[in-house]
Amino acid sequence: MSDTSPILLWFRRDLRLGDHPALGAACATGRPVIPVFVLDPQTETLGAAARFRLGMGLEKFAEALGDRGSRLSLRRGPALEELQRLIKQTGASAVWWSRLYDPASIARDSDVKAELTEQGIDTRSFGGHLMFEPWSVQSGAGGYYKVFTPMWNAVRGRDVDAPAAPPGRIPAPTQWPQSDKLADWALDRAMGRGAAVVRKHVLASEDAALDRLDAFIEDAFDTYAERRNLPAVQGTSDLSGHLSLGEISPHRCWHAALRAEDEGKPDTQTFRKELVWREFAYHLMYHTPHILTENWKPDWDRFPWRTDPDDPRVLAWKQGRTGIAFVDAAMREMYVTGRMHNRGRMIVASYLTKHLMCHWKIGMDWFADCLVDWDPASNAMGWQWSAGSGPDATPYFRVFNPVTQLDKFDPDRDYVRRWIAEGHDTPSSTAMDYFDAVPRRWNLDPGAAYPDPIVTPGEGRQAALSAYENRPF
DNA sequence: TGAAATGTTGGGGCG
DNA sequence: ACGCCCCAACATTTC
Repeated sequence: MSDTSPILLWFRRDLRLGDHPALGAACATGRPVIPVFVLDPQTETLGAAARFRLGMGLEKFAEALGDRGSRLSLRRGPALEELQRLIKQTGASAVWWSRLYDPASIARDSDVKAELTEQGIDTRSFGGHLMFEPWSVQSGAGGYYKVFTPMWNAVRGRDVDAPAAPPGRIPAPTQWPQSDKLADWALDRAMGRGAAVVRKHVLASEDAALDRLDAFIEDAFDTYAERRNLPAVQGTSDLSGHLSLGEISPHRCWHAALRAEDEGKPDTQTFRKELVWREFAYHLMYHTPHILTENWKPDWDRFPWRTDPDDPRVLAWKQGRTGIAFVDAAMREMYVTGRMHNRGRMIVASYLTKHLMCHWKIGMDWFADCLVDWDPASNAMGWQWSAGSGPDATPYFRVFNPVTQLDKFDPDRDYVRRWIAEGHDTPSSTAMDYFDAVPRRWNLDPGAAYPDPIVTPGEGRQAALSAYENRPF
């Protein structure tokens, strides 16, 4: 007699129905599928914005499941305990999930797998978050890749699984397990008053992700290579938040790009390259997890970065009041929209770690708290890339001049006007929103004068270069 | 997926 | 006609 017991589909950062290998396989068995999300102690450590964004994603995902006669069961507590409880309550004999690659998730999932297997439960992990499993990409020497370009060359021609359609139906159990109410989790609480501002700029859901991809391919794909660098322009894909929570698969993005490349100019691989940067970040996090917490190059442990999180320079940077327009505009964009243009991320990271000589971890942690598209691997890699301590990093002496960069990438100052109110008679509404998004205790006043630079590009450059010159290694 | 200083080249103005 | 200077436009080097 065939097995008719339910399968628990444990969702984590894969909030989609389409192109979901684990869900597809579960539905194909014909057995009842019970979708579950567990707010476990590890998930509780998410930064405020990521937590808020997770709440939006879960709400939409639960609706999408509901539309298909299924239901998302929400549980809070240690993952293993909650899964065991669900097994007992539902008679499930299997727990399936999509793999994650950060060390904490790997440790948790290994433990869950060992314990449940011990109890005779069928546990299976599936791919889906990445196009190229970290262990499947090996350099010529048999090791992992430490430089982007060789990795790109190794994977660019690979076959990527074509995206699969969502399952026709998700078999329901005869009885649904108890579920927490999402609202009771108050996942937006840590965001404080910023949540109301950011919410207006975030579209969660798989449907929104698919629409965004279509619009990007239609409107911006041809010009991506140049316009992706212009912060005032909709030149990027804006898919990061969806990719971060798995509302869309990288596979689908890859194939959409391949199709567009076939139709267009020959030199249009830039977007797929960016997808591979994401894979590269995961590749590094998997093979060298210390990238999340320590200088990837240990020499840099002795570099004299400031580490005091209460340093007034750090506060000015966080508040978007450094007096450097590009830096401040980018930081304010982050508080209002929950995201920051990639060019801005490079500029503010360079300014914090070089001009202000502050440790990249301060910036990384702050981004983790403020970005709705936060991704553990990309965030760590990006900061170490900027700081110079990471693999394939920009050389430390490559100091961005935030004024020159502004001339180059925001020549008409559209970006600055969009995000900075001080000094303008009629500031833009987006610039004013910043004052409603940030903490009241910052006590900011849109009528105040725009600050003079706390560190000018010239001074900062000199400080950074002489520190590098005298580096203790 | 820099910037700034320094070096090189070549065209044009001009005595 | 020629050499000289100036300087813009690149190219190379250095941090």
